[in-house]
Amino acid sequence: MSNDNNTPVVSNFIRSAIDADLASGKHQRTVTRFPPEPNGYLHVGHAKSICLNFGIKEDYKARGLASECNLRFDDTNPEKESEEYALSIQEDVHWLGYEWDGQVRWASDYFEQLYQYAEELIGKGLAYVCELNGEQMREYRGDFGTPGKNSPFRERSVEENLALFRAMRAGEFADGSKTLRLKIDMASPNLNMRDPVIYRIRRAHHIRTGDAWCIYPMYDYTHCISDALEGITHSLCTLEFADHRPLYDWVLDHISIDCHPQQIEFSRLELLYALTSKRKLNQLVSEGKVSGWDDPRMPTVSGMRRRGYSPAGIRLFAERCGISKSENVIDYAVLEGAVRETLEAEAPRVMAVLDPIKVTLSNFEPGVSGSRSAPFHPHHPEFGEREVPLAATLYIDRDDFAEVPPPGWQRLTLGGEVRLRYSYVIKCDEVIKDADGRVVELICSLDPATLGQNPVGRKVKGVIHWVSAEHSVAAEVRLYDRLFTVERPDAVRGEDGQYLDFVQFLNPESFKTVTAHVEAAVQGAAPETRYQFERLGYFVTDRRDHVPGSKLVFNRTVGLKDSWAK
RNA sequence: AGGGGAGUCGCCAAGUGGUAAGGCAUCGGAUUUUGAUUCCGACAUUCGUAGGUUCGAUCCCUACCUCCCCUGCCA
Repeated sequence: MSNDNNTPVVSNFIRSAIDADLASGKHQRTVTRFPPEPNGYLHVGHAKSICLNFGIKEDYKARGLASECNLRFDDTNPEKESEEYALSIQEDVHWLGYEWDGQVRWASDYFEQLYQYAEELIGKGLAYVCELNGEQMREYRGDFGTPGKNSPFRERSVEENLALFRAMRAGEFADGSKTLRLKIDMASPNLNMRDPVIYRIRRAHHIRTGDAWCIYPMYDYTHCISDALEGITHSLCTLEFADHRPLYDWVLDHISIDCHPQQIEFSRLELLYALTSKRKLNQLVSEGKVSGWDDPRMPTVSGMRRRGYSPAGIRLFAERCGISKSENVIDYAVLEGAVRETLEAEAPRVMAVLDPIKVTLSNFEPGVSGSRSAPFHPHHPEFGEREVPLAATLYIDRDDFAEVPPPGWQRLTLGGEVRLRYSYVIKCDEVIKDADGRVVELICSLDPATLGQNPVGRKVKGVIHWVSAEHSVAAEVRLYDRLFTVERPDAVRGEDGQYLDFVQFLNPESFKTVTAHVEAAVQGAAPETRYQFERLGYFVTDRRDHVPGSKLVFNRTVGLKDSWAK
């Protein structure tokens, strides 16, 4: 299968199932949905789900089908949900490049219908008001090896149940004093079928419905009906919901509704050196271990955005991960590789020196020694060019000089030559050190015959980046590294076999700031402008702190692949 | 213990009776004023294990092993 752009589309078992439904005539179109609860920020795992659901819409649409994808908030637990989260989620979905169909949907939009269906179930003798408290409920439920016992309230009459449920809605009972339960099977081997609670009493202010309700429907009951009301054809969710599918189907089979979406489960994404648990990410934020949900080290969509990852990079990553039902742990390098690959073609090149050594060109002659215009991208002339001015005083990176070079060294060394990118070949004639023996300056001479041409009679292999001291501008550069020191920070067990607190594996070196010298060409860059600093990596102007023309702040997105570093 | 799901190259992942796609990573080599990019080439006699059916099995059958999820009035 391929789309109109001739881009190959990766197939997977879910698309195969959809194709089969299309081929059999069960469906003429696809309707999927991304259904987050607004109780936290989206992370890379959600990004995978977004790419799956919206990707199906885009690809099937490209094949001529009327495919849609909704954004629906599963807002049934008012105590944990907030407007801030709901807004950030919408922003993240848009930023990833997706557009949902119609208005944003909210499960709370269906509260009245959900309530009516509950009355229908009561009328059919399939639901009852239960007065067991939490502890009793657990006791009656039994466990994996023991069947549950029927609730003493299970056999109330339809009339009594209806009256009680209406009184629940009317606010006549205390929070937690009663629940509405489905009458299914207390002996089911699937605990989800042991008379699940579908309504509870909770006087909590809801972000959408305010104080209109004091009873709230539970996920299992709400989700399937919401899907059906929206005409969802394929309801995609992660593997841990597979046990809930019989309940999803049971509810839709027992109410008067003419739509029955198919739930299909896929495995969730695990990323090495990262956490994909809202609860744990929330902990990092609330304990101040990171600067916020959008800290550039966070695997949240907003964090990755601030770090400089592109939507295209994240989408490519999701495509590379694939969709299946097996457990999978993806190396963080796969994410970085996908980001790097998309940035390669998109990011203009510029030079910057992060850890400077001063270089004095002893034979620089103003007005005689020239400078060149350099392209912003070696393979894309349409990116334009800028002048890269040379001067007597330069900065090069400390890593690019070695007094005692290791074997294979191609950079500058005492008495050796190196090419200044887009400028002359220079030779280091003298090393100046301070009292501690630290190199503070290099006295070099340029070969005037090497501007724009190779030196004759010898080969100079090395090329290093540099900036003119007087022509460059200072910028704050934030260097980020992996947030944790171990691959699976939340899966390390101590001697007692218990999981250790992941917080102790935070990488203290994951963030540092340097003042860099950058080509003046970046001065006017707007926030969120990406560059490649040649030979160093990709950097982005910070979304929040960068002020064009006055305060330059760059975040290191990802380094370049470096086959020398090995 | 009961229920559900999964085991194919270092990491993902197709294939599901006809003799193991692809991507990432890795390793060679070419080009290169980014040790980047690009380009070429290499990379599972083998599909958790053991039996069985078959001319032929990763795919079918049987048994076993390992891992993950499930006992919220969370989603």
